[in-house]
Amino acid sequence: MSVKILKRIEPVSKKDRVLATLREAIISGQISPGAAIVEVKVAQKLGVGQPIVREALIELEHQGFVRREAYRATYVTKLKRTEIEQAFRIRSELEGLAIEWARPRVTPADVEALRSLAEGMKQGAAKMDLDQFYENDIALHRKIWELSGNKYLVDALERIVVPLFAFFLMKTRRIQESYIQSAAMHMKIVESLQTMEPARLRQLHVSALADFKDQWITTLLPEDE
Amino acid sequence: MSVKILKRIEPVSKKDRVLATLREAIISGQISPGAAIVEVKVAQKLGVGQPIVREALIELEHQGFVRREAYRATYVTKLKRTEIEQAFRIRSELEGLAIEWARPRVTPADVEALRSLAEGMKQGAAKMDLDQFYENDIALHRKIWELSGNKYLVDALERIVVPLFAFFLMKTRRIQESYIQSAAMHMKIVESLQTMEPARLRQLHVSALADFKDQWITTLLPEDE
DNA sequence: CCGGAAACAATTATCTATAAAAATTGATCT
DNA sequence: AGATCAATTTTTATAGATAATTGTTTCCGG
Repeated sequence: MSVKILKRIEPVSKKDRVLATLREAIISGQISPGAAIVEVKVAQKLGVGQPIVREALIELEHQGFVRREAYRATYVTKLKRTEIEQAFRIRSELEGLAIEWARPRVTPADVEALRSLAEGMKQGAAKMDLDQFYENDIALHRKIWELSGNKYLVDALERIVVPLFAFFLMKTRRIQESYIQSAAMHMKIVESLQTMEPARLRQLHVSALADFKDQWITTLLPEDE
Repeated sequence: MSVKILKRIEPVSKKDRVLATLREAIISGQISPGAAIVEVKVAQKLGVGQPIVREALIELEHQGFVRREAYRATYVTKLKRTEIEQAFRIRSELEGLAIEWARPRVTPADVEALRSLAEGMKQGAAKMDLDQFYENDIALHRKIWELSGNKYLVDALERIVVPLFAFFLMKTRRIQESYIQSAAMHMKIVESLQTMEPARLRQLHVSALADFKDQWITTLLPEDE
């Protein structure tokens, strides 16, 4: 299987850089949920014009990271309990679909790549390096999504799951044991990708997600308002 | 069941108007797939500044209606065969989910509203008024999505299905019989919403969609390129 | 001391103008 | 005649300034 090596070199626009910067700041928790983002201030701080920041915020809104209120401000998404439950419900359906569709398409090389990501999670858990842990975690999921071969599915998952991660990331400090467990579970799923039949694989994945969700939600217990 | 009557009156921003105008132009086929949209020209024609048009286009890109190429132009989405198939595949899963989740939540009032939309489709088919037909068609689906009670699901469907409709709308001129059939099928599903058990309802809906898809795709036969 | 209107401050929304990148054209050299 | 490079044109990208909207504070009259 030959791959295109030379891809077109796109110029990196300032907007993309601003977008990436803000996204990173939100995901890493430098800006906490509920906090207001002011266009002009950000523009000054980053040394760019207001319209660019504005455009970046519009994109972030579509990606689910912020909520923009006309003539008022832009706020980092703060998920309510019901929203989290809705997101998890649709997530587990979509992830189930993704892995079922991925199953007949995975190559040994893919499994190898996934294994190394799961390994990264394991190491992150061992060292309690949460950045490493989550980075590999999300990368592993994303890889599975892409293996489904359906770009609309990837899109939808991206929009739902990534903000979910972002929202929990900064709040969650679970005990080490649970990270190790989670890494092991991911590894198990990766290993099953070559052998298990699609429908059962889907069940396994969905139930793993359900456990995970319960653990997360009950650990944090975000109150309704 | 009391409803909030007085909602906040949001000011209609020019951007939203531009957005709506462009969206309408695309959906109604005034701008055909593959055509280029030039920011400044649109801005002049509509009597607004370029940045506004730009922002509107960014949103339209997220909604799947256009594709923006950096420093080059913005093009109205032209779906390839494989993309259409992917979109349909995920669509039928999501719509199935939506109707299953909607089933236990529908009230008689909802059914009444849905019935009148299906009736609108039927009338549109009878008069061969395609605008009326599709308007009611999409409204009916959207209503079911909303009844699912999951806003992330609604979002995903919105992004996948609406551009699909937009893409087909201008190309499709089927024979009257098929419109009448389609309207009848929708009516049947609406009637089943009160009585049929969720899982079977889902099957019915999914298989109806599958028929529909085959008919659409084979009628049009968009070649690969 | 309280209520309300008006000035004020903060912020987004929008416009015009300029810069940067890409595509096109045309001229020049071989 | 063909290819290459530069000038030109077209289009998007970005900046700075101004307008519109909202929330807040202050001041005046009761």
